[in-house]
Amino acid sequence: MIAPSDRTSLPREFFDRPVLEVAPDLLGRVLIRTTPDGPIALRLTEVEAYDGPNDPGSHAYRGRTTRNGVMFGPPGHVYVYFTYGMWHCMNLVCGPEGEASGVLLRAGEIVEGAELARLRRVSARNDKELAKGPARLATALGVDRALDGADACAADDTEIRIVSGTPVPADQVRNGPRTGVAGEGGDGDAHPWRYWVADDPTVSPYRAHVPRRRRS
DNA sequence: AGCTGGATTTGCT
DNA sequence: GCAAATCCAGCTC
Repeated sequence: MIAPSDRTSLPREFFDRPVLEVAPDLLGRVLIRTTPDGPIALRLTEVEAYDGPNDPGSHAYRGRTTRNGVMFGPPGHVYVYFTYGMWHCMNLVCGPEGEASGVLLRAGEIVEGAELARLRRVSARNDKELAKGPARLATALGVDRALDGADACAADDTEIRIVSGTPVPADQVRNGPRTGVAGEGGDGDAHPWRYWVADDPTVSPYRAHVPRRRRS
């Protein structure tokens, strides 16, 4: 359960900061997804920063498109994209309006409504896997393009909202290179894009990017 | 525990 | 056309 005092919404100013400041500060925060069947709450344990138009790994790198328009809007809103013909992934827009930075929500612990999450994540072998990975997280919460652009800083429980939770102390935050992103190639990565909670069992395993082989 | 191929839409070259 | 901010089943070690 989430303590009532930890249920206050994060203010929009929280997201109106440099993305590398916001990303580690998101760990331990709680996303509340309201569905027709009831609420699902998720405590964030792993996130990944995308630094606007200067970042070759970002969807915003080549400018605005139909897909990524929300990234160029105000902070605190949700950017949802569809990929690999099958999956949705979810970001929170950061920085001032127009900068197009965002934080990809990579993994978390379901702290409320696990029974609802299990209905959508039938292949999960245990509850730690319900939201272990960005597409699994979106699936567990029932998030798709319909939520693209939703305001996560709303005062009351709307379709999706992020609340204070219990921030993770700095000495329990770990960081490292991105996983699964083209151009991030294994070593020489100067920026600590990815942040996670030390020793948390819901954090997704590191995978280096693997270029796909051509079809026959 | 670790690797491989397949699923399948969207955006960019 | 091809690669993608991925996941899963099925296989081998």
